[in-house]
This record gives sequence, C-alpha cells and structure tokens, in this order.
Amino acid sequence: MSSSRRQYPFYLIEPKWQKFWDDSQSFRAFNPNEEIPVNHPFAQRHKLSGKVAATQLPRKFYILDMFPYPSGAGLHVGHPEGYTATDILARYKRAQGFNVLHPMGWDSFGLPAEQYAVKTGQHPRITTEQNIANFTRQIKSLGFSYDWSRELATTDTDYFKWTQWIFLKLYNSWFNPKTNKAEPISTLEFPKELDMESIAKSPKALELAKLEKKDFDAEAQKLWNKRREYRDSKRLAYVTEAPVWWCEQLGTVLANEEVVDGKSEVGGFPVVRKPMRQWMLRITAYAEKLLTDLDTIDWSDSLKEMQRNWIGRSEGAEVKFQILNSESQITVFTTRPDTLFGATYMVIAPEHPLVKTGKIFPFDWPSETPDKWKIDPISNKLGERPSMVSISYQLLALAKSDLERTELAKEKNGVFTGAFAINPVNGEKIPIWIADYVLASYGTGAIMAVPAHDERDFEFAKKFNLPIVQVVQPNDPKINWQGFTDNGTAINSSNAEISLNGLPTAEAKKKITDWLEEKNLGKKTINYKLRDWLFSRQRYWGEPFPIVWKKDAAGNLYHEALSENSLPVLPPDLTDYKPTATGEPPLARAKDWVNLPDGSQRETNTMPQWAGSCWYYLRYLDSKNGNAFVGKDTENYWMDGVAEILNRQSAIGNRQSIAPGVDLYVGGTEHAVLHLLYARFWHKVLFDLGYVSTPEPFFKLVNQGLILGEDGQKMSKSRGNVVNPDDILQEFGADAFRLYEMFMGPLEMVKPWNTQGVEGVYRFLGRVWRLFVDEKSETAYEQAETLHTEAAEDTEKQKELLDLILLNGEITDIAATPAQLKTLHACIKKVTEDLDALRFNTAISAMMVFVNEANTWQTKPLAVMKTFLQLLAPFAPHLAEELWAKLHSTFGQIAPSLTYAAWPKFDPALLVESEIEIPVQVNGKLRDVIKVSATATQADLETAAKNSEKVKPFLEGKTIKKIIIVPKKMVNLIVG
RNA sequence: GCCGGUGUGGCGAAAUGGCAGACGCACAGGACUUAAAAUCCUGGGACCUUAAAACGUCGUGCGGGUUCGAGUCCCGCCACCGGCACCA
Repeated sequence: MSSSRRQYPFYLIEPKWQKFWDDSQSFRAFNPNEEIPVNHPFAQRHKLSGKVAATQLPRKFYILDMFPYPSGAGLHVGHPEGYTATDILARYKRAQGFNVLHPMGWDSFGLPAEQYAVKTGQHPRITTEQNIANFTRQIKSLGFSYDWSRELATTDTDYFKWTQWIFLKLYNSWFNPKTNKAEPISTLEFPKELDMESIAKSPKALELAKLEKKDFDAEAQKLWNKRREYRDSKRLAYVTEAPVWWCEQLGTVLANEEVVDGKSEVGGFPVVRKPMRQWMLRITAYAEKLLTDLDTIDWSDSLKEMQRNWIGRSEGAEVKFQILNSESQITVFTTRPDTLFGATYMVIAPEHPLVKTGKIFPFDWPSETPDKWKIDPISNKLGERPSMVSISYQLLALAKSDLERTELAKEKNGVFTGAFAINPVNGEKIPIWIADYVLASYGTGAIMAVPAHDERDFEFAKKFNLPIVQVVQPNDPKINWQGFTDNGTAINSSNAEISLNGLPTAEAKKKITDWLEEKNLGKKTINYKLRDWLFSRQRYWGEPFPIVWKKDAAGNLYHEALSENSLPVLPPDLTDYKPTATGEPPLARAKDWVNLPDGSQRETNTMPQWAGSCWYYLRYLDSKNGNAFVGKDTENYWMDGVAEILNRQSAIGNRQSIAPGVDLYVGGTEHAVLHLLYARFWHKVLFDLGYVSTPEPFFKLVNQGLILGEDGQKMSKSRGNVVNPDDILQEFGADAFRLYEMFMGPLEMVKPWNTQGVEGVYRFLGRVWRLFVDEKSETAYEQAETLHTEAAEDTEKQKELLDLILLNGEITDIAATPAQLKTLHACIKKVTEDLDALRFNTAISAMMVFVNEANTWQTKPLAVMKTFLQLLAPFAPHLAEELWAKLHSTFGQIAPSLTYAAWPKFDPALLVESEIEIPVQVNGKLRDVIKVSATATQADLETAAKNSEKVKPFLEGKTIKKIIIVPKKMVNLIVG
C-alpha cells in the first residue's frame, strides 16, 4: 500500500455524516398513508406531512441491489461495485424529487453456516447473525443511502413465515390451461369418472347404494383417494418420485440449475442421479410466459438469451410409431417432421418406461440380424441378446455419470432390441434400438433417427451400418447431402396420399404435420428444455415446509397443508446438524417436532436457498407488515408505476404489455438462470392469483461486470490477489473507494483492479477539498490533530477539529463569469446525461474537467461551487456534505444537508459558443483548423477554408470539384 | 459446434458517420524544498526528418466494401471472455 500523505480528513468526515444520516433517518422512503415527520427533509422538500395518500406522494423510484449472502469472508470488492452504482442513482433520483426506495437485506439461509454448525455445534443462527453484523458494519462504512428501517433477512421468522405462506399459495393452486393462468385448486374440475355429480347420476351410484356400509365406505374411500391423487397431481407444488441430482458431499439433492458440468455449483462436488421422493414446483407451466414476457423487460440481450436457452423452446411434432407384432406404440418428438420419410431406425433412451418393464420387448434377435448390431456394449464382443433391462442398465453403467454421458467426444453406444416399428409414412420396417445418446428427460425419451440429416444419427448409423436415406436436397448442389442438417428441398418423400417433394423445408414441415394430425398419427407439439423446479433439500438451515403427512385407513401416505394461521413453522433446535444415519434430513432427528399429537408427521425436508430470494423485493415494500406479505395499496404504489409506462415504452420500443415493477435491479450475472428465473416464476403466480399488480418483477436489470485481480486474473485466495475493501477504506476512505469503483470503466464490463487508480481518484477528491478550504486553517487543524489521534472515535472532538478548517476565502457570493457558467453547465449537462445512461465513468471525468478548470479561477462564485457539490454528492456524498455544510455555516442561505436539494438543471443558452473551431479537410484529410464565428454561414466557411494558409498549398494547381460543408462541424474540399 | 459480448497508446478507458486517444494511471522533465514526500506546471500513439520542432506518412484485431469522410455502417475472417451444449 502507498504511504502517500492524507489528501483530506475523510476519517473524520465520513463517520460524521454517516451518523448524521442515520440520526436524521435521511433515506427513509415513505409508504402511502405512512406518517411522515414534519421535519424530515423529504417532507420539507415536497411540502408534505402527516399521512399522505399514494396519489399525493411524488413518483416512486425503486432501485434494488441483489442482496448478499452474508458469508464469513465478509464483503469483497465486487459487492460495492453494484451497490455504489445503485446508490449513486438513488441519491440522484432523490435529488430529482422521486420517492426513492433503496433497501438492503440478507439472503441468509445457506450452506456455509450449516456446515459450520455440523463441525462445531454452533447454531447456524448465531453464525449467521455474526456474519450479518460484520456485513452491516462494512456496508454502512461505505455510506450507502439505504433505508435501513426496511432491512430484512430471509432467516427472520417474520420473513420466512411469508415464504411459507407463498408456498401454501403454490400448493393450493393449479395452472388452468384454459385461462392460461394459476388459479386456486378449488376451481379444478375432476374428470368425469371422479366427478361427484356425474358419479351420483351414473348407474354405478345405484350399485354402490346397495352395498353394505363397510363396503360402501371402502368404495367411497377409494374414490376419495383417487380424487385426492388427481388433485395433488395438478398442484403447482407437488410431490414426485423421480431421478434427481444427489450430492453426497453436500448431503442433499440439487436443482438442475444448481448442477454445472456434472458437479454441484456450490463446492464443485460430484453429483449422481438418484430416484427420490421430492417436492417440485411446476415452473414448466410458465415456460411460455417466462419466454415471451422477456420481450417486455429491459434486460441485456445476453441475459435474456441465457434464459431463452435455458427455457429451450422448440417447435416440432409428435409422431406415433406402431411396434411390429405388438400392441404398443412409441411416440417420438421431432423438430424435423419433414424428414419422416428418411427415418430408417428408432432409438429409445435406456431409462424409457417401455424398457423398464422388460415386457415390451420380448423379441429375440432375428436370424438375419447383422453381427454389428449384436455387440455387447460392455464386453464389446458379439453376444447373446441380453434382457432389455440389462442392456439399459449396462448402457447407463457404461456412461457412469451424466457428465460422461453428455461428453461431446464420447462415442455413442447402443444395442438392437430385436423389435421393429413401422414408419407411418411409407410402411417401412425399421429397427428399434436402445442407445445412450437419447435422453429420457427430453421430449418423449424416444426419437426417430434420420441419419441423412442429423449429425448424431449419422454418426450412429455409420457405426452400426444402418441405412442412410436422403430426403432433403441442399440448395447449394456442391454441398454433400450426407449429414446435411440445414433447410433445403424435400425429395424422396411421397406415398400414395402425400408428397413433400420439391417443397422447401418450412413448407414440408407444415404439410406433413397437417397430414399426420388428419390421420391421427401425430400432432404439432412444442417442447421445452426447462424442467420442473426441484424444491426440497435435505438440510437444516432452510425454511421448513408447512406440510404434514398422514395415513388413510388403507395405510396410504398422503400430504396435507397446514393452515395459514399455524405459520411460521419454526425449525426445531438440534444439537447435531448432520443428516440421520438412515439418510433422512437433519430435521428428522427432532422426534418431538416431527410427530404431531394427531399421529401425523411433519415434512422434514426444507426449502432451497432460492425460496427466500424469490420475493424479498416485495417484502421490502412493507417489511413490518404483520398481516400480509405486502399491503395492497403499498404494493400498488411501489410496483405499478403507471406514470412511467410511457417513458418506458419509448425506452424499449412500442410494446403491447409493459411491465413496471422494480425500476432498476443491479447484480451479478451468476443468477441468470437461477434466482432471476425463479423470482419471475413466483411473481407470475402471485400475479395470476391477484396478489401483485405486475406480470414481471424487475423492469430494468443491469449486470455489473466482474472485478479481476491486479494481475488480470479472477480474484481468489489461492492466487493471493484478493483486495479487501476494509484496507481500501482505511487508506483512502469510502468516497475514494466508491469513486474508483465507478471510474474503472463501464459498469457491465469485466475490469482489473488497480490500487494506483484508487490513488488517482483520491487525489481528485483532495483537489476538490483544496478548492474549497483555506490552506492556512488546514495547517492549524493538522497541528491540532496530532494532539488528538483518538478523534475518529470522539464525535465532539471530530466536529471541533473539522471546524478548525475554514472555507477558502476565494469563494464569495459574487456573480459568475460567462466562462465559469459555461464550465459549470457543461458539467451539469454531462453528469446528468451520463447518470441517466448509467455512464458513471464519464460523469466522473466530466467532474475532473470542471475541477481542473476551477483550480485556475481567481474568484470562485458561491453559486457555481455550490452547484458543483450537488453534482459530486451522489458519487462522494460524505465530502460533498461536509463542504456543503461549510458553505452553509459561512453563507447561510442553503440547507445544512444537500440530500434533498433539487438537482441542478443546465441552461443550453450558456453553452453556446460565440466562436468555434472548424476542421478543414482536403480530400478527407485534415489540413487545418480554423476559428470562425458560431453564426458563420456556409459561404463564410467556404471562404475561410479556402483562405487558410495551411490549406492553400494543397489547392494550388488543382480545381475544387466539390465542397462539403457540415455547419458547425467541418469543411471538406474535394480537389482533383 | 451454437448463442451473446469484447478487440483503440505501456495500462484503465473516451469519442450522435465529422480534429482518434477526453479523463485517469504509470512514466519523463521542471517549480517548490537542505532533501524527500505531498503539491503545482509541462510533455507524451508509432514512424520519418530534426538540436528541438514543424511538415509528412502510418495508425482503433485482420481482409474487403459503402461514403466527400469509417473506431463508428455493411460483407467475410481471426483472437479473447461469458453462457449453452448428444435437447432430436
């Protein structure tokens, strides 16, 4: 670290103003009908007091940071990057007169605290509270203008009570395809055979009436169970037994989104597929809305693209293939129904349900089966036909993990089942294979293979000598049709009823799909890669489910939701946080907690960390509300933002549906398909059910770029290039830290840290300081300071020392010169425009230009200097407040704090130049720069250009063919 | 392989199709100082010429194009970063 001299006493200034803002609650945002204290600066600025209705409040601006997980490691330099950007905007919007909501909280459920508990026995709550305290200290020392009265933590019982409440809403809802939205489960209609009314009217009712009571009860119970099962199968939160990602090291299952390259996203531990009974959330019901509504929000293309890819919509058709000599059919999904005539074999996934039974494929290998088709996938030798179950098991075992199975280089493996299917368009008998390159989890888990026009099928067909039939002709005849997967023209595709020959791919697709639908052989289908959200975890430190398990008379286990008034369901206290010996979640250890007096048992899984972060932005609106997760009027005021819809339409183009909500959300890109997808899903369910007023939660979202180490590598402990924010604050102060983070470059860019760069902006702040203070008095202060090294802790002493420093005598209340006004207004213009466009780096450079210029002034007009401080305030609020206060104590006239001072407006008239410099080009090359009057006509410019001494030599002996004059910009003489 | 982004001095970066490199870092020279630090001033893309400069030539990843004029627009490549990846 540098040993440079202190530029200015930030270590006195910063704690002083942080305390002032805290004491005066400067940054409190007021809800509709909330009591606003008369003396609050917001009340004074807007001339409001008492309880104010939403319509009387200023326009809202909701600016949100992704709340942090309070880890034991504390803040890293990446956190303040986004937080500073949002803070600058929040302060700017406040100055512009908005009612700004800028909250902070803690995403505090999570694995590290739990792992620490397993190791030490210390309750995760204690660890979490300690970490939150440390994060709070660090964040507060940066002087962010958060409304701390709305602080929340996902681990607060007052908070997760409502997380559980939202789960109950999901549990008690279903997605109605007819209305295309979530509805209360009570609107679910039962199919005829389960519908009580139609049963009562049916002949069966008579039969039932004749039964003995005992038998009748048993029948009724059966029916009742079926109805319950049907209803449970439709809920947005449901239980299913399915292969899920199990991570042994973490001792829990993980969602698809939490598994990266076959490893856990957290910790990088291996994961394996394991069938388990788990809670799922039906996010797939919202696949289409999650996709199309991306068009209504202002996010970066790359982020939208990531969500689009994750949702993975593809249009195609399902086609039914009859299995030869069997009752069964195989349905496939294909995006290329136009190639159906080229389907020469079929493949089903090893996990396909037809395989599992082992009965669907009792076929032996026919005598004419080529040897190539009989190779045992394990021994790689010619074998007897094994059972299908064995084959599929072997194929999966061979793949070992899904990671290996999806490895690109991996050679495809498979075995002929002995069975054939009939290609419905040409009656061809085509072999059915089991192969590991077909995934059970996508589409129908089975494909029709068209080796001529699909890379994978092509590769597989070559390996096993399967027939390859061309059905698409490339439009460029030089291209080989074998393995040609692009669009082209259909050929060899006709039967007695239909011909696709000669049709371009798009038309062929449509024609064959229509024909299949007509023949009841298939139908148009849309498939998504998106899977339902695996929502339970085998952890302690998470929200318990508000669910109990019961047994019916026949001993069948079923689940039931607890009532809303039994919330929150608190986790039990434990002494041992490990999973049980039988692999049950840690909550299962608390027998007294699990077993309820009525004989039912609590669900022992907990919710994933994402649950709490799915809706925290809503709780901030009304964080103290004990009666609702958010009050209706309050939600309307903060989320609706009707007044801004027009502005937004122009911002992102004319769209049918515009989604307000959070005005600006800033955070890392790592949440692209996790938090941001989950939160949108929950929000849409709450919207459908009428609990929120917007279809999307976050209107504008910006990802801050990663900050790399000084060596240009990602910061990590092992590289030893981690920069600790506490050290930077100690050395340069919060204002310099904030300024540097913004000056490094555009917010979204990846940028390397450079501590010398911090010194640069620190010097700039020093220059601002010296522009405003009297140097002689500063010397007096320095002498006093050496006697009082403890001043930083002593508020009174701090004030005393700071008061020793007097205002620069050159600052007086005199009229500014035109040049001074021009410098100021150019700065106002640039800073204002840059803030609107989130260009913080260039805004700062504009202020540097101002300061460099102002340093040369003999006189410094109060009005100019004061206005400059307002521009600086969002970036370096402590310094700006301190200097503003000095202006106040000397001149009076202004408020003691500038937080709510109205943002300055620039006057274009002041920026008009009387004389301007115009570049003169000859044949497009710069030859001179001439000074002309700003009002010079084209003729004036032409004359001046031709008369330029530097230009003349280039015109000699040549004729001017053309003259291009852009008024006020340039002159270009074309000669030949 | 597919999708998205980015390529500009020694470094971080600026530039509504109109003077490329604002602002800052690092560096060099000077002032102040017994000296240093801090501060203030000055300089700066490369090449050529030169005592120094002016003039000149080249210059925004590479190759083309549009234009009076291209870092900016179009076409074709290359490299790096991020995401997805046997998704039929």
